[in-house]
Amino acid sequence: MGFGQILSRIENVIPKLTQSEQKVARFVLSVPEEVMFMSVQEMASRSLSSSASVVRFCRSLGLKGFPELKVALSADLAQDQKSGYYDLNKNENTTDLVDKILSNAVQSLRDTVGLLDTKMIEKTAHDLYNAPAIFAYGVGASALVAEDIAQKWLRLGKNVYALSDIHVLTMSMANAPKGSVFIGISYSAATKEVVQLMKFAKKMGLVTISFTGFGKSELSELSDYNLFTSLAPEAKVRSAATGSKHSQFFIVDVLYYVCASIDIETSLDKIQRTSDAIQDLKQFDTTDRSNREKND
Amino acid sequence: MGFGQILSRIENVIPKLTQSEQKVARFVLSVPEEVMFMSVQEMASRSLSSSASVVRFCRSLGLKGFPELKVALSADLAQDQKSGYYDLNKNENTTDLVDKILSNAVQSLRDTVGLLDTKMIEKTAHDLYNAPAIFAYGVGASALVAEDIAQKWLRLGKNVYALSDIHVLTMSMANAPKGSVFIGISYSAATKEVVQLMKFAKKMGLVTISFTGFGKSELSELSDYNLFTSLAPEAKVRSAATGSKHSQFFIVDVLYYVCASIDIETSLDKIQRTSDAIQDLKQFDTTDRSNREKND
DNA sequence: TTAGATTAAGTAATATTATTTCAATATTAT
DNA sequence: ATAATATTGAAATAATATTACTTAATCTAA
Repeated sequence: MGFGQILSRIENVIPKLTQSEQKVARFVLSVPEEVMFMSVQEMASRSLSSSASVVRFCRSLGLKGFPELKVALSADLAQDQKSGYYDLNKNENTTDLVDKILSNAVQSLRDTVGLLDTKMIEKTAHDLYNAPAIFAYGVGASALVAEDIAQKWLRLGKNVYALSDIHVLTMSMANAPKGSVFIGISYSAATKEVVQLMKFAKKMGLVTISFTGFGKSELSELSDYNLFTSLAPEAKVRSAATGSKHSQFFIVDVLYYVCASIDIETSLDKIQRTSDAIQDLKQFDTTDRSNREKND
Repeated sequence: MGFGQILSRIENVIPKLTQSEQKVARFVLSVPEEVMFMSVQEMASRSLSSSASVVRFCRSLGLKGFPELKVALSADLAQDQKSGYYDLNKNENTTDLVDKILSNAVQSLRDTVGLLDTKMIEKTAHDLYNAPAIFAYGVGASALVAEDIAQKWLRLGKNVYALSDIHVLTMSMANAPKGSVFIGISYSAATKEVVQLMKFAKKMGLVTISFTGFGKSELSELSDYNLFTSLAPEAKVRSAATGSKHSQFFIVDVLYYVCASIDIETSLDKIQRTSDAIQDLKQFDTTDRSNREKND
């Protein structure tokens, strides 16, 4: 591709341009996203220059002509999509709504990556790798995250419990072997039950991990390791924890990969066994004649 | 908000286009990076159609004209550079790993948005809004999606069931009132239990929705509405359905917002009641003296 | 089946947009 | 000051995009 960052290239060449080309340049820098849809004549009048100058400006950038400028701008703007947080309005058309939800999700993920402490991730993954048992707990949307953790580490052959019944979970932890891990999940960091269990886990000598929204909290203070997700401005409708859920799952993904990487051969082997098991299961279907005949 | 993902949008609309427009569409998909620098006439001759068909094709995509197609393509291609699908290597340092997982997640979401049929979303949301009861079912990772659906529509005051016990779920559906909805979730579209339930739901006259990876399948054919997620190249370690899970949750988010928007005042009111309920619950804590004294 | 209606698609006319030419004006060097 | 040079925009031209119109093809209903 010829044109990399056209915007910064414009900034660089400005001093070398003639006056009227500079006018064009500054105009492009001021509203690049509008320029993409303008004609030369419109550009000329709005930048107080002439169509000839617009074309000359494009040539000065090394482009073949004005249409190429549009294409170059589009590529540039698409790259550093800032994708910030957007609020959802009342009578929004569905397409815009989808774009905004996407943007919010992406931004939330990016912010979470920004907060990620890789050393902390590695240590946490290591402790999980060595844990004889893993307990994960969260309520509401966070219960889904706990369940995701269970499904993932199950595939790595771990003893992992994401029990929703707090009494049963407490009893399980009471007899947990040394080195076992408790993961408490609460985006708000304020869920009473999670804090309770975290305190109990500490008392039992378990390794403790918290998944919370960014910031100091009783929960994060209590835990040995804390993995933060970004704090998104959560609006009313959003309150079912949309952006934050993506971030929480993302952290689980990361932890899972890092943990599996510690001994990738063994991990892949164990994952394969779980896949095979599902395949095998079908073989025992008593109603599917063709299948049975093939296999016995 | 701009036009996202023009390439997958093209793939999506191809079936609905006229023959000569399809020729244009396929040509664009084959050499998008050349199209950015072509004229309408060149496009017409190279795609073995006419300039009129080229313009009509652009209109069919919702664009104003051909120049906008160039701009859209440029944006799309620039994005792909930034976040494609990456394979995870063996001795990767954690920072790179995190970047790749992020990139994969983002790409998966973007591709899913590209495949999204907004009309389908709207119709689906409407049927969910009017449903006297909603049943969601998935196994493994898809069970989490079903549970997410349950939690979200619960907040909108719906009768929604994400039972993991297939017998209990079947029995619930047997007496479901007219207009009830069944949502079958299977990324592979091949999960036997989901297909079974889908067939049963149809027999019972329920409105049926499938959440599957993109493409024709028995499951998608059976259902009244199908909402596709992008098909990511899933590697071994990834097999715990990482990228696709984000996409599935994303679609749930979109459906939820669109559904809530149908009557936003009522929806907000109901959501508020669920939040208040959780707050209220604390008040009944028998152990917390200070709290009790404040409230009774 | 067939007349009439509808849709699709390409050609040619037109409108729009981009580029070049050129004369006027400004700037610089001597 | 004046010739040489550079810059500029209006207007001409070239190019490109869009529309209008014709014809062919497909569908529909009697």
